[in-house]
Amino acid sequence: MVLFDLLGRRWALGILWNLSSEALTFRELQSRCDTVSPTVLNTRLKELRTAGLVEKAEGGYVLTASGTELFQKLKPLGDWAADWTRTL
Amino acid sequence: MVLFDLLGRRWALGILWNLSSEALTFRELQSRCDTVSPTVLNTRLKELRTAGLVEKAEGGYVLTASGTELFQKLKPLGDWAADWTRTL
DNA sequence: AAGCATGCTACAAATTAAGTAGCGATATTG
DNA sequence: CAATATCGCTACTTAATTTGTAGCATGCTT
Repeated sequence: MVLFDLLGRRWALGILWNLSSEALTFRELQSRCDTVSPTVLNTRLKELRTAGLVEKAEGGYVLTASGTELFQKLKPLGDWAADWTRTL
Repeated sequence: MVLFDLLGRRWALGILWNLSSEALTFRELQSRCDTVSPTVLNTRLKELRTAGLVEKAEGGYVLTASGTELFQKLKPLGDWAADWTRTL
């Protein structure tokens, strides 16, 4: 599963999640992903961009159409996770 | 997001995926996750077990109720991924 | 007892990520 | 125009994670 390989890397899911609601600059992303190093952030952005999930726009990085689609599939997971965290 | 931290580790998603359809022994899991080392496989299994997503049963490892729930949320993602891989 | 499969540990080598500093480019202010 | 600031990003060292491979201990089966 190619997608799992891509998403199963540190910060990949977090980056998508953070970009889902608004465009963010490199440095904004950096501060949201609390401890991500610029090296890794840039690597992930490159990967996500060549995967066609993220792109650069006015005002920062944003999800592409595909990226937004993916996020829609990911969203229920986030909701479920909230409950699940509580019962842990 | 705690869940993303857990799933954003190598093989975590793959393990859940493989266990979704059937119980698998340690060594079966190992051969399905093509290049996973036993060290990491065991570490992930421990993590997923303490997270209450996977458990041991007759005939191998299986998803718990929570694990199955999670997989249900993950499934549309897999379907979407198949299309997406094609358009890449 | 001998053979075999299983779950798993040990440990060195390789890969990946963190942490920190700072450059080059562009915009902003005085 | 010079000084300052912000931004995207690279460089480089150190730390953490993963791989690759060997093999032990346990429990079956013959």
